[in-house]
Amino acid sequence: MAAKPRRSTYVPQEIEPKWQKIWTDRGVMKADDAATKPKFYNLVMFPYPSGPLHMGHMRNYVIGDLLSRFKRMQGFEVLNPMGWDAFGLPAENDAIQRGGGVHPEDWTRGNIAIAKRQLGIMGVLYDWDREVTTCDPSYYRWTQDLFLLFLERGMAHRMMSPVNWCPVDKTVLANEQVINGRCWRHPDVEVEKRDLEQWFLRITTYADRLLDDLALLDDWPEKVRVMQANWIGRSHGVEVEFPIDGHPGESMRIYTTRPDTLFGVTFMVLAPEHPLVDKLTVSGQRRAVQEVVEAARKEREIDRMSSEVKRLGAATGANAINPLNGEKVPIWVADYVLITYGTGAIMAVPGHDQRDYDFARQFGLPIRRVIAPPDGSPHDPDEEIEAAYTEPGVMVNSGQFDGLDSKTGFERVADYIELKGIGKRSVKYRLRDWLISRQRYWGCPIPVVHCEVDGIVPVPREDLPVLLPRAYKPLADNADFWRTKCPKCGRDARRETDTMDTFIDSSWYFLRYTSAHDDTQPFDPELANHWMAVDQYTGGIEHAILHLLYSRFFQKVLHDAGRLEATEPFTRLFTQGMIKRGGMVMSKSKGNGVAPDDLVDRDGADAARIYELFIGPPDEDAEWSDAAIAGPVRFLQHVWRLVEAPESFAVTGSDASAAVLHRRVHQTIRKVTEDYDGFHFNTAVAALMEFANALQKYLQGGGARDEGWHFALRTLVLLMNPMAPHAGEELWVRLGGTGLAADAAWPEYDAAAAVEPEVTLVVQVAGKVRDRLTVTAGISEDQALASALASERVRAALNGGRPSKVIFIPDKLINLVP
RNA sequence: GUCGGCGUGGCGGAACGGCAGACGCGCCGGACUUAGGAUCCGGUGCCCGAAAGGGCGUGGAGGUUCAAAUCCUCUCGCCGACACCA
Repeated sequence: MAAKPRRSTYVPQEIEPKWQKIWTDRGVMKADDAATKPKFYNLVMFPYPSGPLHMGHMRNYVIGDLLSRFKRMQGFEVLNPMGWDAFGLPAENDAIQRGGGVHPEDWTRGNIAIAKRQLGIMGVLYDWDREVTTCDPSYYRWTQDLFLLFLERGMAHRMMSPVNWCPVDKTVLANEQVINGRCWRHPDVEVEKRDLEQWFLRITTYADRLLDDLALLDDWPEKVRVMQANWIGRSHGVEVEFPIDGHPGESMRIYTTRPDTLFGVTFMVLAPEHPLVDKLTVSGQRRAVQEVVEAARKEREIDRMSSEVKRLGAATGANAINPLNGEKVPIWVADYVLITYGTGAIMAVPGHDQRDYDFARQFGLPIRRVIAPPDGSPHDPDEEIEAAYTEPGVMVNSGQFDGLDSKTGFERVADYIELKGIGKRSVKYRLRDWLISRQRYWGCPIPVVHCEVDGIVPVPREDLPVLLPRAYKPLADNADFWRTKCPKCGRDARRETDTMDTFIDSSWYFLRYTSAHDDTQPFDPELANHWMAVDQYTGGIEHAILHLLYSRFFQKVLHDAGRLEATEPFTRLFTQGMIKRGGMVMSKSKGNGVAPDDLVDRDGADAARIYELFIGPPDEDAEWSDAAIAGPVRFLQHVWRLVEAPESFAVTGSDASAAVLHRRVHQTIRKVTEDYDGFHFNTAVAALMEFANALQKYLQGGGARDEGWHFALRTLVLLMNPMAPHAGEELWVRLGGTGLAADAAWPEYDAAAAVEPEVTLVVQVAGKVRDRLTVTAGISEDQALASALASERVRAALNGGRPSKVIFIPDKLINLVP
């Protein structure tokens, strides 16, 4: 064996590139589909390549890399892939902002190259053989293939939908491109609302399963499950027909979740877009109603959030008849009722709904109380009410239903409505079908052809992919693209010029990783079933709803199509917090990003990685400090000197104990293993720092550099290896380890060896700490009490008396209550 | 407005019914040194005290408990998500 490299100073720049090359050359992170070891699919959310990565992005990849290295050492066959969410508007925006000189594809490819290099210099490893790039025809061919599957299964359809239209660009704008009702590129041009045929995916078909299956996701953050549940927004209610006075045969269908308040209806409201508005409005009200309709339409286009104070409304002049009590109530039109939810019409119960209450107050409409608080307070139906009472209570002023509680009342009234045939129970969702059409350039073309004779004709699978042309302009403006022949009849036809929402691309990429080179299908079901579900998915909370919901939807559709066994794609989800600097989230636009390149140059990748892990609990936001990285730098130098130059620590005491050291090793293995498993990376770093401090104390106490010492060093190096893999590998070699540290087995701890023989017993008198005793672990209450009473300070605190009560927590505390 | 999260030293944070402030940054003092933005040693919540020691302390007010940063109620502040979903 050649002479060991000797250097007592830690110079990360000298070792990091070397190990990065070795890992790549040896294919350390290549996943073997045929391995017999238990599999572990470790996934981080793939990035949108919008430019160089900063340390805010990097947190995600550092955590993911730590986990994949940790799981490998624990004996799992780890699939740890990476790719690029490469289609999307920012590529177009950026190209335009730079004067149109850069083609979105070139811009994207350039950014990918930069980001990939940055991941490399941080020592973050992936199985790059499985790399996917969503804008690559080899990928989006299969996105198109899956679209056809959705189409065949009736899960994709076209319907009219309003879109934002810029009259100058003659193009559709995404919601984010509409600023104060104006085009983001033309601040003096008002955006128009146009109704266009748009493609939708029928995610609402899966609303119940997407909601109910959240219960299966025990290892998801509660927060994310709540957000998804709210987003789906299932509500149980009743649809009721209100006949319209003077319009025989005409009726107004409303949806309510509070049928128990039906006797409190004092008016009705139609959404401005409701088809009955025109029919019912009397001539005297036509102008007022028209104004509301117009204003409401404008309002939708301008900033809706700012327009919630004043409600717009006008009476139609028509009246509805309450089918429960026969009362005539006026029908209004108001902007606070949405055409897109329920039936687009409501019964207004101002006594028990705050929005109805506000509206009634604004327009002087009557307010009636029909639910009394359960405490039995008075309930004069006409008394002045200061706010809507929205809690459950007891039905009053409600005819034969008086005295029922809200819950029972709901059922009885619903029964009555169904019995009389004037309505039925109904479940509604806040979730809408997924509008996937984009009328831009940089996206995946929707693979259908419009034929005058055959209608919508799917592009035959063998003709996929429908290639995105190189010419950078909206597809609708590219006749070379859309001029085609009908695949069915051969006549002239028009290719679909919509592209797909990029969330489609990212709804199945984790499946493609399992067989990234399959050129016969989107993914190989056998391999997908082998690796799926993803065991650990790590990413930002900003994707808590859309990306995760859409991916779950895809998984379920593919399951129903017989392509996948698992019904949920991600077993365990971790959402990491954001890195801030100067109080703001790190971002390119704010200019407060810290480049990994600079940190690597100055302090090394390992220190940068440890600092990101040490900065705070990974699920919480953290404030970046430019100075605090000094701690991890010193820690690595410290470990280096312990291994390479232990003689530099002068002997200054004489209390080194091999037994203490040995115990400390096992305690640290336990602590670090548990912290990695529990995502407490910050305390894992702290534990290793303490361990290094303990090793130094041992040396300074005159400890022998024997096998016990070397065992401690090897353990330290292996435990820190997932965090600081370059230093880990280098020191592993210098300690005489065989093979790569990345391939070494994770240290196991001996629970018996980790037990402390002596513990500090806190002695309290009346709950106040009066003494601390060092006692043998496991002593009995009697022994502990005797020791406690032997203490001068305890006796003083007891004033010579005897405790009337003793609380004893073994090995921790004894509390004497006088 | 609804839902959720978070408030602990100068700073990042630890402890998550049982010693509040682990670990680190910063700061103060010392050692070694020609020198040090290196390394090592000691100190560092606040108040009283020379010390021993004592008191007070986890946004605020109550409560439960032998014991509360931790559990409960109310309240204030910050952050996030959804935002007229009947």
